Amino acid sequence: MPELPEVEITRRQIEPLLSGRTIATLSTTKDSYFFITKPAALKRRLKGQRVARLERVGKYLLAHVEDGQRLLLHLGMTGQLFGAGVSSVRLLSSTGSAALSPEGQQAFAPDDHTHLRFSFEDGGPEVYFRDARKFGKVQLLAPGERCERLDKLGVDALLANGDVLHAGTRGRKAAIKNILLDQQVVAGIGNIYADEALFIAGIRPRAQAGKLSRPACERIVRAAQQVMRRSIETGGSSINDYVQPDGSDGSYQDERQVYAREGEPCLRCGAAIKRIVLGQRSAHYCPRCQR
DNA sequence: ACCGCACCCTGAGCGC
DNA sequence: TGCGCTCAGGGTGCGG
Repeated sequence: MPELPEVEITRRQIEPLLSGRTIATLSTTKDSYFFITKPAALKRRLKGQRVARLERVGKYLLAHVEDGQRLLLHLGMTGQLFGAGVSSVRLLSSTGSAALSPEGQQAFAPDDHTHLRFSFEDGGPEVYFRDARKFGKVQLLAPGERCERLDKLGVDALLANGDVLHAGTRGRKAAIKNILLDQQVVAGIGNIYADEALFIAGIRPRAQAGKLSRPACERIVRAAQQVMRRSIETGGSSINDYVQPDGSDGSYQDERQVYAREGEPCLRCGAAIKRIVLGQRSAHYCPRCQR
């Protein structure tokens, strides 16, 4: 599940494959709610356009085109952005195509889940956006066009501070875990890093957000930044679905302290890690270390 | 304004 | 071997 660190790793690996290259053709799957901008419009408006750079905003990727258009991508739960020619690309949820060989040596061939396929005028490696579950999104913004999705995002988690979270939680009765997952307060935190940050900060996921002190908010934000920076360094979390664009596993999952560790001993105090459901999502915490 | 919940989707893992 | 069930959860939108 791509959260801020996984999206940032994707940005770093894919930007060199996009920037400075001119799109020759774009192929897509048939229209679905995956496409905020219709496939026909995407193809027409991107043909012959040169990509300038790839930016990350929260969990979104934003490809800037030289004519001022911007292509907004969200990886959802299972989205993958990767380049052709990487022999070890390991596909997620591959539907029995020959693309996935046991050794991962065979070249990737676009399948039913490959919603975007960019080819370039230089004839070099194609770039693919694949998403089996279609929780991802693609939207093409015209030059200067406002984007409500981006406008309502809170401060990027790596740039936030305790004041942002403190202000964003005043008067809120919801659990702090739910507020951390709300992208309008702080953008980029998902289920894994919310649990990990709350563990480090020593605060229970169910704690009422509006009652948290300023120092507590500061601890939470700093903890979130600490775990996400470390995750970026180690290639992200390959727990459920995520692999890096080059096909290799990340290794942050080896450092996680509470996420998906229900019943296992807390690495700090030995108590059994608990799992509860909060806002339709699982939350994990140490009943002794987190109050 | 805020909160909780249903929903979109498909593959993995499990029990039988 | 294969079926049917549950689970995973980011984001949106709804009703209360």
